[in-house]
Amino acid sequence: VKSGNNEFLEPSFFASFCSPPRIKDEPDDDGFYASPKEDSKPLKRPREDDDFLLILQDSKAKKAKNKDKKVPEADKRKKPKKEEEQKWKWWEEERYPEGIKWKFLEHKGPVFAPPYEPLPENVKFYYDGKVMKLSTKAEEVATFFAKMLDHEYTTKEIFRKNFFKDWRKEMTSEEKSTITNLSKCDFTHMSQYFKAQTEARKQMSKEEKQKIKEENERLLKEYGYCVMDNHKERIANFKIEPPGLFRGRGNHPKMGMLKRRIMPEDIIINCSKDSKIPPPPPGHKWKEVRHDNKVTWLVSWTENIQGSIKYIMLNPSSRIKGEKDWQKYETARRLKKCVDKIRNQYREDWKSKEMKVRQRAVALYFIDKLALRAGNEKEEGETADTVGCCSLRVEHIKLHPELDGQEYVVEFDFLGKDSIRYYNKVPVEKRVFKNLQLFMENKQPEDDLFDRLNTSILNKHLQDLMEGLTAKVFRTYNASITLQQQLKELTNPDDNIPAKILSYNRANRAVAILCNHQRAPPKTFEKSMMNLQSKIDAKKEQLADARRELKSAKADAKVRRDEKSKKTVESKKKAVQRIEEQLMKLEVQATDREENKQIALGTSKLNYLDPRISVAWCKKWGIPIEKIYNKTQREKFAWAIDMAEEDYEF
DNA sequence: GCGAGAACTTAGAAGCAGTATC
DNA sequence: GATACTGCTTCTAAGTTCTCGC
Repeated sequence: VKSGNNEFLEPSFFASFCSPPRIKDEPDDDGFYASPKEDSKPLKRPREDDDFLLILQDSKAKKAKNKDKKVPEADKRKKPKKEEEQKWKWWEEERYPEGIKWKFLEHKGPVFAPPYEPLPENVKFYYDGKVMKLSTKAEEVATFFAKMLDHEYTTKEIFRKNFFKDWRKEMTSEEKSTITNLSKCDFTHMSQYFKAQTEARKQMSKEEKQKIKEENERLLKEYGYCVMDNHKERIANFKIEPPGLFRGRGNHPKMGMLKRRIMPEDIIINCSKDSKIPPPPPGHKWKEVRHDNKVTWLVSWTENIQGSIKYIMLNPSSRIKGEKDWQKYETARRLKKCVDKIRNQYREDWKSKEMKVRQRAVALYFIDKLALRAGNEKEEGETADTVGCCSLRVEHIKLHPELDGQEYVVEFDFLGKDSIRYYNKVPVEKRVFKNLQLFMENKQPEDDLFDRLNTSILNKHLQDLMEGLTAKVFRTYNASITLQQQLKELTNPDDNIPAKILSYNRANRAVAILCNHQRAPPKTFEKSMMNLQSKIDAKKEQLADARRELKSAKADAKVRRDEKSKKTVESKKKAVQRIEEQLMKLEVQATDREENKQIALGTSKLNYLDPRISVAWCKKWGIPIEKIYNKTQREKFAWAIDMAEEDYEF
């Protein structure tokens, strides 16, 4: 830990880093939001170091007080709400000076992958048709392949080549000299064994399943939490990644390589000096124990595929993640205040004499209009060939002076993050089109479209336009503003709750489409759609029957004119209404599902949409928040749920 | 000012568990 | 009680941005 950083001791320094202000739809007089850092509104409450202890003592005292009281049934039901109320509202407290992430951190260290259990004697591996007993090391790696046998990966040449190369490194010299051809290896018996095991796990008795569940809960209780500044916080990934075969996305040159087993000797522990330092497993040592409170991670290690560092960090519901998330949306809101100015600026820059400035301006236009990612340069041969805005190549776009009745159309076709295809035909302004023609002049398809630009140049420029502005802020801003606009446009005040939720999902979908969040259509999609359709058909029949019954009840009542038949009519009416509602619900569900076939809503909901927009919408229309956010999401967005009122404006 | 490495966010797929349906 | 289905959780890869040392 670096010490002696005297600027942190200045009182003014502390004062300038409070939580972002609660912004309640304030009139914009200056045209800019004050950044959380600049605006030092009086703090609600300073951060108390002993908050956690207070909470514990408080709840203990309450428990003692209530011990002998008989709790009425109604109160018992209210209990969860009370518990929720007790949750720590970090968003009402002062924030640490920038750079300081915590003052006290204690945790139990990571949970390692279970050791390899050799296969039973009767499970055979065959080479060239003959049984072959493998050494433990070679067998373990073989099981990784056997477990993936049904996956498309194992048919890919690169995967097989990488696997075989790494597998051979684990073999004894004898094995190495025998096993020379992967195609002669027969893993099917091993594969069948694992399938049978999976099946057996499914068939376990309730008691056995319960035992496993309890063991997992114990592990979570012991290792799944840490104490950070006197608050118990949930850890996101306390288990070390087990060994296996690397599954890169898309056409990854390293797919199939062996991800080696991580040992305590690979692990760096980060915690407070004065905390109880987690002991390494018996007979082992940690690589290092450090006490760096300028970072948020608890544990780190270096993986062997790309040589990158992996971390154990806190759950999204934690203060440390929540604060950062909140800050992200505040930055996006500041962009809202100056986006017009920035847009005018890049339009001007399309005319610049400097090629670099023109390229920067066109790239920024794409990032803004199409929500493209920045697009860092990548080392060739290390990862799949994917691009973002700055790394687009000539081969990724086609220019159409006219297409389908539209002028100046740019056709994008490239693989983005996770090798997800981005395909879009976009009419652009004439100047953009002409600039693109210029950028493409005398270039080969594999040449960079923006040869004078990279993400560093672009972000430096953005920093000059607005403090804290980077390329990705545009994605956050455009996603959130789109949600807000779409909700305003699509919500029909007369609709019932399911119809309003459909509108919400459609607004969410508009964002997911903008951000190109795709998913593989679920394997059971067609079937589940058919099931739903048959439910709808059945419901329609039921409705027809109910209507017929109502009609005859009405006729009957007309003749009899007595109370009993009147009542029958009323109850038949109600039945019709109920079935109509049920039918409508099913139809809405079918529409929603169909429209969602290849679109993933989760990513935008979790990472791009200011949760306060959704919370405000729910409050405005009386939609229970549970209909929009599940439990985990509510935990992540607790700050937003607590602070946003129905008049919140992004 | 630059490049490499570190830190942290964003991403889709797989696995799992709870619920609906027969 | 078995099976099918669905939504949630977990996993970890793949991005972006920040930081540090030269």
